[in-house]
Amino acid sequence: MTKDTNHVRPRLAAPARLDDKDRTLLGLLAEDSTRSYAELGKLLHLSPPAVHERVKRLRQDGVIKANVAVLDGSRLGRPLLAFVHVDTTSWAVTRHLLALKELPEVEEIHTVTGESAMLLKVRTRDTQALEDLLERIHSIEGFKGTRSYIALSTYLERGPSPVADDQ
Amino acid sequence: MTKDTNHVRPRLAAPARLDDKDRTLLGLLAEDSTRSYAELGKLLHLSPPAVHERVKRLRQDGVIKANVAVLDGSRLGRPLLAFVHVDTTSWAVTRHLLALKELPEVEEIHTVTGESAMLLKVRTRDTQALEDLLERIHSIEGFKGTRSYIALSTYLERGPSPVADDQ
DNA sequence: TTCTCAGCCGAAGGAAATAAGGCATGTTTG
DNA sequence: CAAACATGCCTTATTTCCTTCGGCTGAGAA
Repeated sequence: MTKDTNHVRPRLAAPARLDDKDRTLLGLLAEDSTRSYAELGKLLHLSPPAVHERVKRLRQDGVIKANVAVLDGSRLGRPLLAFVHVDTTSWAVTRHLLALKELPEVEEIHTVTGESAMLLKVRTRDTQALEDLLERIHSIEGFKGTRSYIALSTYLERGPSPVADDQ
Repeated sequence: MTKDTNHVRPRLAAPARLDDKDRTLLGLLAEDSTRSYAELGKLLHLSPPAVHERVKRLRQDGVIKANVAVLDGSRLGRPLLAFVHVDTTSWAVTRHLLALKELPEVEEIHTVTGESAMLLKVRTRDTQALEDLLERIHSIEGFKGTRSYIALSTYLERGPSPVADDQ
């Protein structure tokens, strides 16, 4: 009541309140999560248990969603990275998104504004496998009449982590 | 000399030789890398040190590129996910890609075939910040005369890991 | 002032990662 | 064929790290 902090939270996903140490900690973990709490503590000028508590809090706050291993797709039989734009005029497709998730080649599924309603990030062994994947997608109920076009990605670079260093 | 294994490596990024346990191990680590070697060993029917050796080998083979924390962008002041298509007719832009990497909102930089030569995956606080980002991009040397258009992503779903379960 | 709370520290216990030695299987070499 | 080797695994042992606990300190509220 004394504070009017609740006035500035119009969003559904409320942004977490983070101080500078939280942000640098998140940045460090986003680029390499194998660091020990002792090492992180040295960088943050904190004791290992203090770092541990912060990580624990960030985890159960949902800021840290998971810890995963980043694999090299080109070493795993899928060197070809591509984006598939799907022109879906019908909104009924959303019910068939689960079918797309079953395709192992599909890494990301985006519903985007603009001409194409969907944008898929896919990874295949070669162009033939990409063609096969396209055929498989268009055989899914809800994608039968849709058109799609492919954009091969010849380069990829991971940028910095999405930690907002500005306000 | 007796074996002609070196005949079958025409690719620059040679696919690693993996057995079934390697693949399931990679799949497990790609979805959650916090599991202990003991737990992984139970799932793979291996002892903890055996799992450790496999992970170590996969790491120095480059199959596992890194271990990172996955952050929730919507909790970090950047709830808006978008794709920026940039029409760059000049190939001289490649020398200015480093400037794009400096922008904290840019998560991925793809050089794709098709009409748009570049595809950026970006994350901003709101549409105003997105406009500002666009302006900043077009002020970069090499992107001065280029055109771009935005596609907001209203949905995102991470698919399975890029571990090829087929041959 | 006094109370409470949040965040940090140091110590301690337990759990997990890592290293070392030995064994079995399959492959190359003499 | 037999010997030497390599590979992959297991068990044991050591060390490092994670995790919990109790107490301390400073900020804010009563």
